Amino acid sequence: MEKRVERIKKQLHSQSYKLTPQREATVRVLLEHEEDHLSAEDVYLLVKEKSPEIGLATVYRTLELLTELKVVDKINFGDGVSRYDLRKEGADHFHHHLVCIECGSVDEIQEDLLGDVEKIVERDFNFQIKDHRLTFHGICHRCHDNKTTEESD
Amino acid sequence: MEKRVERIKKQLHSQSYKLTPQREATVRVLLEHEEDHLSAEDVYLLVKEKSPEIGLATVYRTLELLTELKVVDKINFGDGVSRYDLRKEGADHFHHHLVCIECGSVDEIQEDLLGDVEKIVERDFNFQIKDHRLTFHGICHRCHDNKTTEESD
DNA sequence: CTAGCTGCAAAGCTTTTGCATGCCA
DNA sequence: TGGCATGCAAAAGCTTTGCAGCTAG
Repeated sequence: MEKRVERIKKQLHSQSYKLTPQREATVRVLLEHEEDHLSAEDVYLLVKEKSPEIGLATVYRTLELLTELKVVDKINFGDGVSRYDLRKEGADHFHHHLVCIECGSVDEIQEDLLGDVEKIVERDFNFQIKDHRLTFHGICHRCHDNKTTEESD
Repeated sequence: MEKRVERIKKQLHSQSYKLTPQREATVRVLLEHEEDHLSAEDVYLLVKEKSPEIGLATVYRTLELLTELKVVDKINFGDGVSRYDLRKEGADHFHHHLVCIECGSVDEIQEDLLGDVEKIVERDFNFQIKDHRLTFHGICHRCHDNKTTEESD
């Protein structure tokens, strides 16, 4: 954890940005909630727990900065808000998501899966891929299990 | 074209919705701009050209209705607006997009590409896929060609 | 020291909603 | 005719911005 904060600090400095207490608090919240897909408001409330004086605008500005630095990815699942997802270190591709249309849960897939598809796209469409977004909408294993249980009652 | 309007009309009626002049005008705009990825505001302005009395709220309500009926898909490319994309008839999957980070153009890929990936996801993650969203961000063939030309000058 | 950062509040956007009126099936 | 649909304007989010004061390096 400390290591990752340190690394992000260096990344900021290398672009002559400062690691202010507010930015550090925000980064820590993101690290502590790596599995979640927090909205700016979510992050704000969590940061506020430990640093009550922080402003929402600062959180937005920090998240924008971290997106620029590719520390986080800004994603959008179709509800009205942007969510921020920490990039896994060393991951050369953005991970994929499984959004459950029953319970709203969001699971992550770290596996690449798109290698072959990207080759086809680059070749057939002469498109130089820099990033991708892949989201599946459907029924998650938990909701599926619940349904099966109910039926067999 | 008329055939498709007719078919959408039937689809509305089958769910006891009416095809009002405003809804028809909106559908026609969508059909005439099938290749584009119009925002609600875009649709509104285009409908207004032929039916100046229409209100923005009606366009929003119509687009929401058409999304429900799966006549269009609501998509989001990360700029602040939702865009609406007509579903190809007979397409059993939602097509993919190539977003150019240089010029902002959006091209479509009709090919399936995800068949194998979906099988893996359904099996390995026990996730029942209902829909997907796949977008690649990168340099389109037009911008790539321009760069190459400039370099060789 | 000082350029960059922050907090607050106000403004800006897109999208939704309330309500009186209108009109399609 | 009756109830759904519309237009307008106001409201409701989420996000950005202006500005005066503050602070990390």
